[in-house]
Amino acid sequence: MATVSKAVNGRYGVAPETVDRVLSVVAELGYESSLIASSMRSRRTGVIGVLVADFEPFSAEILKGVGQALSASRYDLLAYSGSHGTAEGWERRSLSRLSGTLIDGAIMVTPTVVNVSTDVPLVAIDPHAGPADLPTVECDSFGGAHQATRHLIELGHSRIGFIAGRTDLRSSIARDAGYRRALVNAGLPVDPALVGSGSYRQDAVRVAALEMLSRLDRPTAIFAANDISALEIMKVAAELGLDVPQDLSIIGFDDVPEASAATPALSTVRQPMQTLGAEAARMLLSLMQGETPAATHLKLPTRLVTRGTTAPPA
Amino acid sequence: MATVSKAVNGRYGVAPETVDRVLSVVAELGYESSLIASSMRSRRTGVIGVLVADFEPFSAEILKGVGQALSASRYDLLAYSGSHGTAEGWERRSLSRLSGTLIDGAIMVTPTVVNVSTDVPLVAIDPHAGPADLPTVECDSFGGAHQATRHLIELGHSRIGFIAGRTDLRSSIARDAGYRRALVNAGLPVDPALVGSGSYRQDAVRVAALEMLSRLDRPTAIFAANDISALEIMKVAAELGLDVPQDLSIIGFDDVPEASAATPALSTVRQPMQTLGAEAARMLLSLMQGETPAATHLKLPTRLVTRGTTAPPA
DNA sequence: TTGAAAGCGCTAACAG
DNA sequence: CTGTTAGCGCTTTCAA
Repeated sequence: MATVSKAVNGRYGVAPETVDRVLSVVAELGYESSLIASSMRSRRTGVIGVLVADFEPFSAEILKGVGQALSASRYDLLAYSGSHGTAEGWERRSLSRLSGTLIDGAIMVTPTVVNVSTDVPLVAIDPHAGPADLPTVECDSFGGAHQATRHLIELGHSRIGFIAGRTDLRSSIARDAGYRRALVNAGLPVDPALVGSGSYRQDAVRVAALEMLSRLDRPTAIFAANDISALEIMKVAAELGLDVPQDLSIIGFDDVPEASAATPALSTVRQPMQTLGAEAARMLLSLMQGETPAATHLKLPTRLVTRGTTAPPA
Repeated sequence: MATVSKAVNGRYGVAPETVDRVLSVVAELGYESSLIASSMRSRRTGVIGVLVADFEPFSAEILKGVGQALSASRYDLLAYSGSHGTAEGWERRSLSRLSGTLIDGAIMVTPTVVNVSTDVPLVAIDPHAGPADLPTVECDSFGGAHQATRHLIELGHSRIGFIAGRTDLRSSIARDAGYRRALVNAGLPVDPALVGSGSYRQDAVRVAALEMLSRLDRPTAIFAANDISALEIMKVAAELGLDVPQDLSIIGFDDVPEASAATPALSTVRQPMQTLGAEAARMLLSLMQGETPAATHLKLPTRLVTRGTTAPPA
């Protein structure tokens, strides 16, 4: 049994003809060692884990990027979605369940907690607010939000709403700040009635958008903290009989593939999601080799993409 | 130790106060049982696996659909990409490595083999050619390809090329057949010089497209077996100085989000990828409950979506 | 109701 | 070079 293990794994100390014999039988039987059982003993598996709450458009893009960066390496990629029930702390749970055994390193996407203790290297994409001593990869949310809001102002809008995202994410807070800064810079007041909380959840966005757009002094433009929220606002606007962009301009954030597929195509702030994933993978790889990466807090640039949902106010 | 296990898993036969004490310590310590170790003994994990070659746009859409269908269930979702090195048979390898232990059921996306023996229920999406005794979910490739080709004919094209996909997939063969049938029905010849093999791989598509478009009697339209191929053809056309759709019409297949994001937006045959994933998940779930699903071979409809890459020949 | 023992499939250490 | 033994972290008997 031990000999078979050595032969299969190419360990030193087995007679060449024994190796041949073992491998031929292995091939004949179609045997594959159980990843689980071997990981249990050896602690090294050659598998990298990506922990996500759901497979929604954003994490799907991240996954594509991680996969590309890893395709040249010898690592397999395992994506795990285990947010069931526990809205918070899913990544802690997933991590304890997988790490130490199944995966050699992990990437968390939009985690709900600041710190997690693990025995494996860990990188966070779009990290939690608060002082993370974790390596992180994110985009320039402040700059993107600022640019989006300023663009709306330059179009002539002065009543500009904002639907905020998950307030526990650093990126969401920065988008909120970027929005406010742009208003202030333009000498425009920040009306609390024009700031809704969406939490990146469609139901919450719907409620907030419905309320904001039913006001007599409704905004003529809304900036949403992500595309999913913006897409939901488009739906609400349609139901309310508001024409986009005639009666209401909308800008999202992310530029997930669904944004450009919408009708009209969504104006948004593009963040390089696949690059985010690829950079996180590269950082993780170097961490796993015991190196200290040059930068452990990457911030990638964003870019405004104007499409069909933005226009001057009527 | 055994008592803790029972308490954590809610097994019968532990004193209520013991359960309380155990759970409070568990909470305090932040303990989570290792998925790996428990799966090793108990054979049931509450995890469903999706096996993919890569995280490319098509499998990403499938994943979104599976995730949606599973979000109401108590199952966690694990996506595994392990096609490294072995271009063929990756799913057999992944499956033996994961099943019997880590996952309770699996969905294979565009598998490279007909049959695999497992001890867990298994559903194939976009299955392999050949007589599969496996439950399958796929789309109407023949109808879609036929419709796409007929549309090109109706636009006035008579020299219509085809870049084929992976010849081991049932869907690819059906798309080839649909293309030919449409030509024959219209009384048009099938010119072997206008059929290239792309295998869904960008490099192969590039070679085939380059050759086809460099001919003196080059086609005025090309139907590609999937969007990734069509997008690559657009690139090649641009390099050759051909205007799309002026000099060359292109139709893809799938309608991945990237298709509508392209410039010009890609005309394509839409297949309901997320529904494919969701249906596969539903089928798997019922299989796992020991039921016999009503239909074990689902075929979902496709629909032509005309966008910016199709026009009458110049 | 609790805890001791066996064992899931494998690999590492060591004896033969 | 080969085979025996121990044990990874858990769950499941089964005896106390």
